Amino acid sequence: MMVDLSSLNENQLNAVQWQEGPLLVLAGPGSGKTRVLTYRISRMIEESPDKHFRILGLTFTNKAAAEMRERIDALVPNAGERTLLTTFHSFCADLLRQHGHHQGLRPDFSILSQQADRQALLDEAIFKAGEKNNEVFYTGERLIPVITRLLDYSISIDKAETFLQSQNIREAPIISSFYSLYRQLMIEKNSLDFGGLISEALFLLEQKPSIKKQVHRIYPYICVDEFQDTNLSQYKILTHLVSPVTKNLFVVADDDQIIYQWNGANPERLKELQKDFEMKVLQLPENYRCPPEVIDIANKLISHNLNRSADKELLQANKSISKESPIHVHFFDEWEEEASWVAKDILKRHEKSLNKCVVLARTRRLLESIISVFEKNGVPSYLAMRKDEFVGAPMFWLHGVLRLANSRQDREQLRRICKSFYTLEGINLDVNDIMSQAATEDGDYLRAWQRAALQRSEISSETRLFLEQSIPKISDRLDFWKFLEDAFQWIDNLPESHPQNEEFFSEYKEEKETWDQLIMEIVAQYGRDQITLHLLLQELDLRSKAPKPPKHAVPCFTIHASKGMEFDHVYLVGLVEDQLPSWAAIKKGDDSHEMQEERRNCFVAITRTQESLSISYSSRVFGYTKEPSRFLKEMGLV
DNA sequence: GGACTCTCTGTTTTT
DNA sequence: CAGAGAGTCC
Repeated sequence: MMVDLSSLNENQLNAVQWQEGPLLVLAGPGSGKTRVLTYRISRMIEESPDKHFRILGLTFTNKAAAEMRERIDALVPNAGERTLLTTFHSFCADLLRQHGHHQGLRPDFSILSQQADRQALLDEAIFKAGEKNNEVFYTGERLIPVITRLLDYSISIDKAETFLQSQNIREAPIISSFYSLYRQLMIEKNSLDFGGLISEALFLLEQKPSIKKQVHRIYPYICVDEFQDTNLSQYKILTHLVSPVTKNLFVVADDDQIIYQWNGANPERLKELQKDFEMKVLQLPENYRCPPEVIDIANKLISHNLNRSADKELLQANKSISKESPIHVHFFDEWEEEASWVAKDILKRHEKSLNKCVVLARTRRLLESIISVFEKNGVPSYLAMRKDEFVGAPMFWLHGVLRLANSRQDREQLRRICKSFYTLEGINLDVNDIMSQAATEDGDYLRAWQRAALQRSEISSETRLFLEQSIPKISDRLDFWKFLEDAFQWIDNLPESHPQNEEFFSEYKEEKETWDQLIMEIVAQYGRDQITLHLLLQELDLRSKAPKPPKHAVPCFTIHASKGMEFDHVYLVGLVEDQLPSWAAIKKGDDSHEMQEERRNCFVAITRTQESLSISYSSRVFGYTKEPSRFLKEMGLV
């Protein structure tokens, strides 16, 4: 046997050897949960070389899915043929591309990954809903959160009104009509937002039992990572995917790390899961990440949360106690002093390994302030930023062309390629002209755009050649790999004399690197030959385009963004009332769900620590007097 | 136009 | 809680 189980502790081993039936693994921070998951999957595949069943592993983030794939591939080469390790959203998108025609979706549907696109669609729905509401002015921008919530709870259209009323939302009837139109428009326009992917897939599984049975046959074993983060829609999907006969569901979760309640996660869901599937529970309390002193304060802190799983075991430290205390607590008069102390301490103690440190705070605002103080002190640092689109002209143009090739009448993509082509080539093409040109011919905006560009005499000979030879590769034959190759060559040879040269170039270089990385991941997941244009676009839309972090710089993360990560040296800043816990949680009351979630936030923050933990707070923050956080007392630190 | 009070809204983010 | 924006008064 190639998978070596000898390094596992008893609880891990029991989980890895679990074969049939439902199991919940309650795994604390740093307990090796990913290891358990990957070892079990590897073991099952290795033990059944003559079988053909596949194992489905679902995660929330691409990062987690990629990590599982990598680790399993290292244990069992060719495991890819017997596993599907992917995100909920990607899985649902695949399902809908295969079977979405039942709901009027074509397989080339696009994904509304941008807030602005969703808002525009909702605005359209509001407009369509008509003239009758003249008293209140509704906008997509304001209403998108409610629509998102309806989708996250997969509320059917006929139940939306009752649901909204139960949530004390005014104008429930009108908003539910917007919701209905919004969902209709998504189908009509052949494009789905993230919530739409899940809820339409759910609808499909509910309506077509044959599809459900097919999934049961192909994937008799299902695993879920970080189950505590599931929202209701995702949970409902899961209940359909798991065969009711075998109930082979293997779930890893930690109810002490639920920090996305405001996003649809819910501690009750874990209890519901245990009941629905009559699950056995196995705990992994051993922690291999943190110093024992940190484990001690983490246990003290979390014991103040009363609604936890009954008989959840305390975390057990496995590292040895060091001579010097790994925990430092610092108090300041002013937030600015706190920030500059952190900067100086990092320089003093860890100058050589800035990327082994992390600054954690409850809000971005504190982190932004930290970053500016770090700058003054000459400490390189960066804020984790989300990025869901390429913004530089070359990648913006390229992505736009691919999307337009996938959906030939997409006005927005045409607008984008016109705009970015102007930046690239200095040639201004009019969107409306092209659209009316297209209308007189085959209605294909991409071809019409190419013709319009070629008619311009100012166009450089290199660009002319590229457009003549390469656009047909994608517009006629859909050979997008060849087209991409040509396109990158064209971009790389754009004249050196380009106006915004330096910045333009470094941005392009960074985005190209991200692009290459994403393509590599997508190819690793699906195999180059299996990738169609709409699959490629789907996966691009479902992935972040954030560049990889600088090496010699201190990462500054919100606690939320740090979940699942670990760092040698953790600096948790701003531990004051109104920050952690947040003012909103305090308003809800000492024993509210919100306050318990704030406590879990603090728990997650301190359990990122591998070596040292520094906690700091000030009596004045942004000019306002603040009390020390109640969590300091609960951890026994003051 | 400036000082004042009021009301409303907002934090955390992956896909 | 705290910041923004609207409205009021002089």
